Amino acid sequence: MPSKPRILRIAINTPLRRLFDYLPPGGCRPEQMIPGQRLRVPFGKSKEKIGLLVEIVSDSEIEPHKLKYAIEVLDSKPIFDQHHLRFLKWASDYYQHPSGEVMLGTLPKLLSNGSLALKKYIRYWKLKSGKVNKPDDVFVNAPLKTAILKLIRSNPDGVSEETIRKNFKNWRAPLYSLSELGWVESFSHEVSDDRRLAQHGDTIQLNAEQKNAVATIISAGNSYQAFLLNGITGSGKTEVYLHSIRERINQGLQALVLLPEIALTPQFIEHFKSRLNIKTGLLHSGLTDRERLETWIGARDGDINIVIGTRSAIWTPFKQLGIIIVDEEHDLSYKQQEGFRYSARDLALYRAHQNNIPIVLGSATPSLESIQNVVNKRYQEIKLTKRTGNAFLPKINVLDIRSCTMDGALSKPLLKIIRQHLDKKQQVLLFLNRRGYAPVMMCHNCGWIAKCPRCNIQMTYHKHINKLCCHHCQHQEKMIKNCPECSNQKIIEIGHGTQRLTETLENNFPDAKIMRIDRDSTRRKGAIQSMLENAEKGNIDILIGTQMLAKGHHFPKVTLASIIDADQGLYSADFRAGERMAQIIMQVSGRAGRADDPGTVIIQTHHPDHPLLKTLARHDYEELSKLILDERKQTMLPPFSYQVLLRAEANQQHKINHFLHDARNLLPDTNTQLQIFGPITAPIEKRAGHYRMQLLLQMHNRKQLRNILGPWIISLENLPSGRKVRWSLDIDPQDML
DNA sequence: AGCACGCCGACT
DNA sequence: GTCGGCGTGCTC
Repeated sequence: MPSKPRILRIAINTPLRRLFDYLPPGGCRPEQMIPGQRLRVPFGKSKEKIGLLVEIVSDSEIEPHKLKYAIEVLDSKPIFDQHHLRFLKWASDYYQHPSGEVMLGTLPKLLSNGSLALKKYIRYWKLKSGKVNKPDDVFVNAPLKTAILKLIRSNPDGVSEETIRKNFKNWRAPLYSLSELGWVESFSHEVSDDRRLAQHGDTIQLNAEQKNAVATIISAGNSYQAFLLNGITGSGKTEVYLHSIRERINQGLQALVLLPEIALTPQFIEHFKSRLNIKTGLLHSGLTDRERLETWIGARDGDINIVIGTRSAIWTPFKQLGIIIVDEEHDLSYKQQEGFRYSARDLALYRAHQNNIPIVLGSATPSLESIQNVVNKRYQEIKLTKRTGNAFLPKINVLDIRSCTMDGALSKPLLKIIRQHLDKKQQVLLFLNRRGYAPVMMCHNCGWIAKCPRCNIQMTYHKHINKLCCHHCQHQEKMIKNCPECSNQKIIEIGHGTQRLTETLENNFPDAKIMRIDRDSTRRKGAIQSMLENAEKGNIDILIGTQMLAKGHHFPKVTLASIIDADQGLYSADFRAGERMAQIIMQVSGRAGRADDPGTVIIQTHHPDHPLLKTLARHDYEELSKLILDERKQTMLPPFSYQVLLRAEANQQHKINHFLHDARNLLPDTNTQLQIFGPITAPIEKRAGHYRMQLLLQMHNRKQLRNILGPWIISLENLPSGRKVRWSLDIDPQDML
């Protein structure tokens, strides 16, 4: 005989891959509880934890005497709807990540740590009935009280406490006094529907292509459709986003816009915000916990029309989501590279599907996954081929430096061209994806190389601080004077980083204003922004930078852009290196040129005949992607197969080896479709004092791979050798580091 | 992850 | 004698 459901299955923020069963707190009836409410529960030896109710069931697998009572229910109603809960469940299942970490770890801090009972927060105030026609001047000596009353009076549907807080400095006392005197009253759920519709009267006219793109996207209506908006740099993708969003918001729906980390500069946001005259929630690293929560709640309750944010914005709940935009969809920053390794882009596709809404993936250099999804008709491609403003793309020149005299990292021909552009008072942009002064320091006598004691990789020399830095961990040490092996004093610098490149340029162009933009030069808060502003104004002659410089920013006065070292990406152990190099070259090329001058791009290389470079020189990213996709098809690499990476690290090599061999033996050996690679040492074989190895699974059929995964992980959890190492799974890994 | 228990080395 | 190192085990 089945008993009444009274067991609460609760997610708790712990790395354990299971839910925990509790009895309802005293005086609480389980039939009144709804999944999505938070509770305070006793947990293990630690005193208390915050849990999220996921399910209410009749029976527990746990022995009855072990079940504990939950302490209290924190929320009078669920903090998000069942829709969002399903999304979280799906995410934890797809990425095989502990559900407690997914469900609580993706909440705003103020909610996940229980410091806030949500019911207090979403309070609205309205005029008490019968007080409508009373005059304004009842509180002659209390201007604040009068003003707050006036604000509440002018919004018959109610004013959120947040709004009052924003408008008045010392609002609490006068508001509560008004309440006690019986003028106003609060209510908690009904949200005032004062959503303003997006304003028309746009001044920017769309061209035919853009109009067509918007029409196509909107025609999806309330059904799932993924669009790949494939538009070259400067073709006006942003305008397409804005118009599509506006259409959907005018239909009473909300929008989610995901941007890569680097693009989320205040200027970009201001542009977006001012163009869409509507309530916008921004999510970026500079916010306080309080501000994050406000956006989260605003979106959930439908008070915010559009949320713009980086990767983590994908976890925002919405009342009525109507469209998702993923700008620069190929960008790596959408994939979280530690802990819960999710891809915000892929999750966005799931959400669009779940909500039956269109999703737009925009890029000038789409990921090969997305291009393949167009080929197999999962996405609909929309092309933007016209460059708005200036009609021409820069000329891309592949410069063979094999026979050139070099000055540092720069060839004589490139130096000459830089000189020509400087003489014409034009800006020059140089791209080198390696910070520091020199990536390798070597003893000229015995060949000894300075290596990080914890990571076993070579350290980069940073000249201005005269230190050796490990770029994989935080380790730094003073530059040595003598070789520790042979005590020779001749330690030589090998290779070139941005700092050394800057030095070479300073020697060649002593009068030029040179600016270096990389993680080191922009560490200071607000530095990036002021530096970029300075560069955009044209105050700088030569810009040197790493990836930071390649993405998202336009410098109207740049007429020459150069990739200093294209060779790293051409012959790399990482099968995605070519794709990345191509994307970066296209992006850097997009930085050159302006209305009256198409600009020049120079690529320095030792492999001028490499097919990748030759194709790129014709601006033919499409042809290039076909080239790489063909190669991937031959070798059955993604997107023609799906991968799962099991990573493990420990303080001793044999522990990881043991575990990964055990893990390999637990996989079904009857399945010939499943390819297993490893255990192999990770590309970075030691990091921060821990040895690292991995096991790679690859399979043509995604579903089958997932079916293998579930039972495998359960057996991994019970593996004794697994308790001696730290292991984690990476579903759809983007790199093997 | 946190936290406790437990069993061996160099200190007041 | 004990403080503290980290290996092992557990969390409803």
